[in-house]
Amino acid sequence: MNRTSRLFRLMDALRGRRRPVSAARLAEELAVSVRTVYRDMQALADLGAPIEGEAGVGYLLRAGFFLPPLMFSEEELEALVLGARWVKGQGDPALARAADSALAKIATASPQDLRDKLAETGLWAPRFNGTPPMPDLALIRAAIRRERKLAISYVDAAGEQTHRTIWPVVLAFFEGVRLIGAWCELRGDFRHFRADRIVRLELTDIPYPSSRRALEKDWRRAQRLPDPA
Amino acid sequence: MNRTSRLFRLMDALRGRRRPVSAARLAEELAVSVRTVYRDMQALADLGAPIEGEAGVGYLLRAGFFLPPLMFSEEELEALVLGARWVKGQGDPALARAADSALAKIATASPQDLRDKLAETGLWAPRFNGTPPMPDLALIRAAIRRERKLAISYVDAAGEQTHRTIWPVVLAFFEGVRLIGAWCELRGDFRHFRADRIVRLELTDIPYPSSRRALEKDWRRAQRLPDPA
DNA sequence: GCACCCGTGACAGGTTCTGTCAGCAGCCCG
DNA sequence: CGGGCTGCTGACAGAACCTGTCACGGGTGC
Repeated sequence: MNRTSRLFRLMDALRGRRRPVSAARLAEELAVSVRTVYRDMQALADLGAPIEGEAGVGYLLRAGFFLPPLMFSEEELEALVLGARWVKGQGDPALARAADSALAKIATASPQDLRDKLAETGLWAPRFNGTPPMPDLALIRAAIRRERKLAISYVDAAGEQTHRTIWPVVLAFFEGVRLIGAWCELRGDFRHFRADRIVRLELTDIPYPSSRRALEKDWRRAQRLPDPA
Repeated sequence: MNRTSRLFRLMDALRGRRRPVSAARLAEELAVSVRTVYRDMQALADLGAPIEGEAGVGYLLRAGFFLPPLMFSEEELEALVLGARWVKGQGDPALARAADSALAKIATASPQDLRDKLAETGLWAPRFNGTPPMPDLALIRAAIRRERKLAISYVDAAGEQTHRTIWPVVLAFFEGVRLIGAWCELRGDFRHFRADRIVRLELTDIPYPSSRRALEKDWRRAQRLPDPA
């Protein structure tokens, strides 16, 4: 591994991480010794990269550095294309359109030869055809994004219909099932709702009383889920 | 003058020029020999820089080495993030890393700091835990990308083991199953192989006799599949 | 044909890089 | 406070890399 390309890879490895990374971990990722990582960090800092290293914590790349991100690698393009193709098969037309236009923007920003690779990626995520009819997921996504309450009429597994106001936190795309994790005002607790069992859905203008971020943290704790990597 | 910083200065010297620059001129500017400039150009090209060198003219940097500013709508970001999260659960560590770093590049190439938006997307694609052990999908992806033959040992449903040379065309990510669509030299026809039934796998340097694009077309016809939208 | 220029190979000498070992200091948590 | 983890630095030897020089092939533009 060339030193120069390693420096670029180091930037890539640091970029976008929200939690500090230890030199040992980076060393393993790049298959070099820890000492070399320290030297490379020094080199990057000399080049002007705003890298923060704290003892006992790790390295963190502050935003606003001068090293611009290089273009996407072939593998990154494959990951983006495969992900977009899967999204397109998930029964949310608006999201499918968004996936397409995002790819188009990425293509525009890429040189011609990579642009061809985008369309010719041989990876496919076959669409699942068993999705039952369900309300507009775009509304649910908007509610999550804007941290707004949703008024729904819901038919549970026993066939009982209830009217609830929920604070949607997450939307999970299981195979064939869309599950909404939300705080339910009726129950005063977190509940899960299958999108296909929602018979009426109204996006309100009423914001959550707390932030989605905090709510997701609570939700994760309630589910005994680990923090996302 | 350090080699690494010289490469950066070379990029700076090339960027923004509309007319080709000769290696001699760059050599003088950087106070190195012409030969070194040629080698540095090779190094930059290896890093992925779209540098055009024409005999009798000079060097020119095409657009696309550095990611230009990208602007995505919230819905496009959601589509990209959801797709990437799904990719991360598909049991291909290299592709998962690529998905992460692609998102990171998108974040840093966006005008505002979209790191928070990216991380806080409330859409999730839970990972499927039932995937059996399987060989390194990265090798298979590389073979598809580079249009190279694969030598495999395969155990079919009846438990019979065969050694085959295949021309991998597509890799499909079904729920829990990775299926390779390929031309099989042993059978002289298109066959499907489950990745988890491959017991040995070797990436060869032998290219397909035809292009992957043409092969995929044939494969689609053989499967009576419509053209991809 | 001629002047330029990119591209490549070989080679020797010097520089840099890398891993190992050792030690110091700061941060976090119990 | 102590222990564990982690950043940071110095030294050193061997390996790897880089660089300039020379030579040659082949393409471009005039």
